[in-house]
Amino acid sequence: MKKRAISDDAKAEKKQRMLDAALDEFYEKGFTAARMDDIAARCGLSKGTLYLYFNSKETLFNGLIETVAKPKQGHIVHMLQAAPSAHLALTALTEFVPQVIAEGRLPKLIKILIGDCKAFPEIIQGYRKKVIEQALAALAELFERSNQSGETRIAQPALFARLVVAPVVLSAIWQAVFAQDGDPPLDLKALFVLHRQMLMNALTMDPTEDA
Amino acid sequence: MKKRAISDDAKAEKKQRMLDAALDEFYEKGFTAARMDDIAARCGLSKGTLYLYFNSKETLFNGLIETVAKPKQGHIVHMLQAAPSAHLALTALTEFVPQVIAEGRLPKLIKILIGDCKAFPEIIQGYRKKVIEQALAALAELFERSNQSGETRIAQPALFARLVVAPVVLSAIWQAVFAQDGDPPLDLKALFVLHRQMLMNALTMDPTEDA
Amino acid sequence: MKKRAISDDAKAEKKQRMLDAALDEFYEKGFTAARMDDIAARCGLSKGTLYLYFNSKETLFNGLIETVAKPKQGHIVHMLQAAPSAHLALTALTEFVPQVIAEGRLPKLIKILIGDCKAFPEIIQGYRKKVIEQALAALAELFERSNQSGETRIAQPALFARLVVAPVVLSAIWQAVFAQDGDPPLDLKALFVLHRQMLMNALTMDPTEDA
Amino acid sequence: MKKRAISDDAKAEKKQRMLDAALDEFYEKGFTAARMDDIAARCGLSKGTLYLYFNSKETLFNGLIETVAKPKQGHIVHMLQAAPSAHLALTALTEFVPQVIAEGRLPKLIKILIGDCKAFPEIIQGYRKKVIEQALAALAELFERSNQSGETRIAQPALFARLVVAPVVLSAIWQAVFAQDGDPPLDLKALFVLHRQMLMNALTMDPTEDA
DNA sequence: CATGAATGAGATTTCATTCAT
DNA sequence: AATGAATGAAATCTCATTCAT
Repeated sequence: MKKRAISDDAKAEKKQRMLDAALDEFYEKGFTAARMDDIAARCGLSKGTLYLYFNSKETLFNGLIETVAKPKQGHIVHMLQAAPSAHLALTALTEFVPQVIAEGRLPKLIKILIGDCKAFPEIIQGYRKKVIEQALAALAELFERSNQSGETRIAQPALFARLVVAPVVLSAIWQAVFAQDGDPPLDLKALFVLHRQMLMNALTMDPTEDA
Repeated sequence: MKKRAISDDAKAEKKQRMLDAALDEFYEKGFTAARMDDIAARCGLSKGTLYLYFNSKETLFNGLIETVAKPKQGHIVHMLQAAPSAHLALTALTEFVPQVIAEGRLPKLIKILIGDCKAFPEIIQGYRKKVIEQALAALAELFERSNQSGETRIAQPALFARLVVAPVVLSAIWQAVFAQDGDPPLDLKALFVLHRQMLMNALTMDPTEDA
Repeated sequence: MKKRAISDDAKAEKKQRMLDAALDEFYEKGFTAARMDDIAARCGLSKGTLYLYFNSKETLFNGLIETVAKPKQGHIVHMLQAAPSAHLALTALTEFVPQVIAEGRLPKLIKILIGDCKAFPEIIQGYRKKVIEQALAALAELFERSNQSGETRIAQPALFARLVVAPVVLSAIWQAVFAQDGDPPLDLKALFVLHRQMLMNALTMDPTEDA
Repeated sequence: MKKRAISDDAKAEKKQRMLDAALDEFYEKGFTAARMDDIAARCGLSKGTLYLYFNSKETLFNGLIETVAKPKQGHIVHMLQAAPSAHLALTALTEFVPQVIAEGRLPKLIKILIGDCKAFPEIIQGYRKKVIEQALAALAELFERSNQSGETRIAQPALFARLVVAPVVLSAIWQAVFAQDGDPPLDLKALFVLHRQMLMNALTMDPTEDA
């Protein structure tokens, strides 16, 4: 009954090109300032075609969240939950993060989310609830487990989790906001090796020696 | 000199009200999506008056950078350069930062800068050069000095400086982007006390025990 | 002659389905607001197929006039010209009209024509010339004949003809515009019986008793 | 406190010009096909100004209903309710109507309402409820009163009321839809004099003499 | 000085029409 | 023959900026 003018594969590939173009335009201009014309032009399609695949600018934005952020999230949470020890979890994390940051799409999305967070409170709060807090909670639980097993002595697992994450945010922002084409790139691998050393060192730190 | 219809003080006060309104509108909507009408309405003045004091939306944006960001910068750099030891510098820094974050205006400005960094590359790169890199450089020099004096053994002062700064960025973003009215606020003081402990612990960390 | 892939009958049936769908869409949305997609969807065909049978939206519109309005016109004019007396003609007319109105397609077309008359002045003026004025002229001639035969005493046959027609327009508009699903329908038969009585009564009315 | 850039009078006058222009554009093109640019151009103002006074195309449309239709309605209903007899009421009505039709704005509005009735079901049904049905009800009540006083013998007052109204609709439509610049105009006065005669004649018509 | 009415360029979105499949 | 993907012109609506009052 239904004849297909083009294959499903071709459609999916076209959709991906649109998402890629949207990511770059939103990243460069912000959600509001980005123009649908430019997104269409960037992927070599007409504006009408863009609207054939995404009903609105906002739908396109949501599509980005789905395809860029969601996949990473699952991986990280699983990594933390499956880890046999805090040491191994932090090792895995500090090895994985630089790759994700260097790949480039997540820093761009984070930059977009920060810039337009107030324009889409539902999206940003959903992201916070489903991605950020879940990851922070998974980290905190990991440290509570390792505290109980005697592996670590972490006084405030929730705050500690945030310090673990801080350089992730920092480097994403750096990559997306401050890095310039001409500059020597930030040595992400070395940064996270150093971060790991500090974290390892702190895992069994005596909490009484307050400053 | 002609007689003034209104005093310079009244003018300055009016200008400040406009800047405050602009900070909030830019923060809530982003530079592009913020409307001059709304900024005018927020400070109880007419749009015409706004243009009497600032020639354009962009001029207003520049005004924000000048009044919000610049003052902090000087203070921090001076604090680091004048510190007699790395330990004392970090103590001072981790005490000062939570105050600045909690005050609220800097996180808002940072959020705006991130969102619209690509729209104003000159501004953002100027900010990077004059504020960020100068602060990072001051930190790195501090650690080189303390290494030489034997106080510390920091293998990579430049990377270490970034890890010092990471929670500042994290908490600013958290404050500006994720914090919600209903939520219990992030305990900034405790976070930076913990951060300080980790940093102190790391100052004399043995760099050979790599992961 | 080439062999046909589908029969002429199947083609005609398909064309009719398109016209029916178009009548309803034009009626519900007006010519401009009606979408070709919706017309296609309403008759279960694709947009491409629609264009295979009608070259443009306007062609489709013309097709409606031809198939809906023209057939009625011939019947009415013939009815009036063949009538042996004014009384019998009015009887026939007031019996025929309620059926046509109740059938529904003509009121819909009239509503469309009124709504878009200025967009298609040629069509509407053609319709006026060929349908309306011809019918009004046939009526007026009928009354002139009956005046001469002594059957009636109608002072102004042309104006009288318009008053004969007025309830036709009124009920068509009512049907097409004001009638709602929930309402008790307008009793067309009774309305036209009453109309007939008034007309009969007026056929021999003494014209001198002016107000 | 509030300085006015222009006077309230000037504003009202400008608003009226916009409404006049809108009436003509909607009348000529229909609601959907009419362009806001053209309406603005027709009253010598910019599109932006139009939106300063009316928030949307639909608001403008509503403004027309308010200013064109509402005033007439009150007058007619009052005329019918205050009439001492059916004869006098019909005389007053058939004298008033030709003026209103000839003035031109109401026929235009009626044409618009018919054309776009399906696009604005709430408006058209509100109009029906508040204008049409109220007028028809006032007429029917008038005839019931005159039946009781012995002045008239009208078998079906509700249907009779519709026949009273029919030529109003007919002539409005004729004026708005079929009348052309070159044509001799329809003699409204004579038409309604004839209509009045027929109505008067029918007021005491013997209902038994059915056709 | 201060105001807010006016402007018009530019944004998102729609849809008649075409044409490769 | 039939389909529906693709196009781009055109519509509504917004808003930074200007300027008469």
